[in-house]
Amino acid sequence: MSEFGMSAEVESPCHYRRALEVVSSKWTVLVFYELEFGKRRYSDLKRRVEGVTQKMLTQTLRQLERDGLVVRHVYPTVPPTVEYELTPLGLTLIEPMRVLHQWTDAHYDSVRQARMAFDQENA
Amino acid sequence: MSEFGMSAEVESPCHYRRALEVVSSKWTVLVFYELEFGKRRYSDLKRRVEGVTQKMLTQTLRQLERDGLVVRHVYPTVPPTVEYELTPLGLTLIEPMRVLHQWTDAHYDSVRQARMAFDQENA
DNA sequence: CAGCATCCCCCTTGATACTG
DNA sequence: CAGTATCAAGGGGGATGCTG
Repeated sequence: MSEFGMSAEVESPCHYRRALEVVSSKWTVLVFYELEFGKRRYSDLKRRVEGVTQKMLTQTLRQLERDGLVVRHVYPTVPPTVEYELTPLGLTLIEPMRVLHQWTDAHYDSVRQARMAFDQENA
Repeated sequence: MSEFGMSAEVESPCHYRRALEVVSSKWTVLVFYELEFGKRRYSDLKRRVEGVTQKMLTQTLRQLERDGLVVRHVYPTVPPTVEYELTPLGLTLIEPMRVLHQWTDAHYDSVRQARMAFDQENA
């Protein structure tokens, strides 16, 4: 369990910092994007989120579940079926995420160019 | 330089993922919040961003500079004066950040409670 | 299918010391 | 003041193998 980074709430001075941990992982955000469109099975998520390992996917989903953003539905079939879905709380995050998403679409080229220029000068 | 995580643009399949690296660090976001209100000296930032080491602060500022979100102004005084300021591109990120910030204020208590409940059940 | 367990490496971060 | 340099430690994350 220590590998899951669910540290026992050590009080941090800054409120925002801990709040931002909610979305600070790249996998978190990418998984979240997939769940915006409805419930998804574990294997679907694994297929759709490119490059994620099952370890990181599971870890990310547990994190989201712990934060109350995602519910896990287990259906007692053989083989097992597990679906993940945004909670009402999770739904409230869609809009902020969408705004960030739009910024990305609009300005990422500028970031790329800035990076290239920076790397050029500091060669 | 390898310590600075400025890897040489290995092409990743997902576009969003790389874009999100721009804001995915907690220090990045916290430093960014400080700069929303105008230019700040290095020592000011170090004082205001609680818990950041000078190494991480420098690293974060370089990252933001490389991404074109921040400019670094050096004044040839003794002792040296260095100010950091958002660029026009950086300014466009304020609104998305603010939205995220507001979500944090509105819902972080819910997240806290969800975590406590989750940890209770999985004791 | 949907995971948990382990091993292991490397990268990030912290700590410390030094400088223009 | 505003950094850079170096070293050491820790943990995040990949790879692999196993299960209900």
